[in-house]
Amino acid sequence: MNDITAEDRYYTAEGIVDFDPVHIFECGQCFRWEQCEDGSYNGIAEGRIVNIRYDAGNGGFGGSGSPNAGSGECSSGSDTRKRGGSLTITPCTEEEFNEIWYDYFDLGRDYGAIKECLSENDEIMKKAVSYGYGIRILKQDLWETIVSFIISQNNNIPRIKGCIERLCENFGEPVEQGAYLLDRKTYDIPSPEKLASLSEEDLAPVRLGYRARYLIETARTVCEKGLPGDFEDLSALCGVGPKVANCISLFGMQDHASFPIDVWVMKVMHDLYGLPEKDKKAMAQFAREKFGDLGGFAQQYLFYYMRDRS
DNA sequence: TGCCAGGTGATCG
DNA sequence: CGATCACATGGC
Repeated sequence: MNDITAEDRYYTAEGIVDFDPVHIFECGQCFRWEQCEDGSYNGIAEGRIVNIRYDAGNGGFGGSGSPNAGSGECSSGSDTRKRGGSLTITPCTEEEFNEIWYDYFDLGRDYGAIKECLSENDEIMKKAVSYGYGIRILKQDLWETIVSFIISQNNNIPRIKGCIERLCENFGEPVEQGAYLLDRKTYDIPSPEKLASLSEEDLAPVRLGYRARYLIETARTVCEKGLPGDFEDLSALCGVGPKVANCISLFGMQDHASFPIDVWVMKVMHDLYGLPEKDKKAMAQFAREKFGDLGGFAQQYLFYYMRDRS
């Protein structure tokens, strides 16, 4: 298909810590990454298809070691700093890594410090963090997160993924870069303009159920008023309530204080933290006070921990 | 089979 | 406000 050397265009970054593709891609923040047989992931993001491989290096948690990484000082003492592993992205140039994937994977953030801070005086969080130690919150495209999380409501993850794929296949533009990685033709999320032009009948093959109307209406609003800029804008969109708005805020707007409360987080808050069942108001307040600006990170560790063990 | 899923909008008191 | 209900579609 493409030139034979295409597969040699990869880039490897060394010394990457607090990173595990399984944790990152299976923690429910994204829906278009798929695990390969060798444990690497193929995914569609930033208008291209890439393969992500992470090698933890010797042992992964190599006790001492001096990471020598540029970030230098690691202030807080007594912890088990990881030496870090290597992250390989294919196809990818050094420029693409620096300009696209470094931000996408939030590599400039010290997750070690975040985990330490959250775990302080919190045995529950300590377990959750230890379970999902390699989670990073991806910097995803805003429109994609809007579409994805409108679809996500009252829905399960395998079906959400199916809906998004069918939506892209039926109405999205083909993705060219990196297409050789997949054995099928692959398409991007349809633009607001494209979705705004559709009827509910047009969307029938995607089997979105009652969410089809939400998507069309939201697309039309975005075409008219532009993309949302804050939580209030988000909440004005059709099919976007408090939970979905928090997800979009967190994953698409990098508001890392957002704390989406879904059925799994409610289960954590009740079963583990002992809050009254289904009292979202109390849960939101509890999270604000306990996790503050780190609410989004806390939520991801807790969500992944609870969902994977049920 | 029946319950449930990363809830929201509409419609009541 | 706050509680209740319908909503499409399937995963398990």
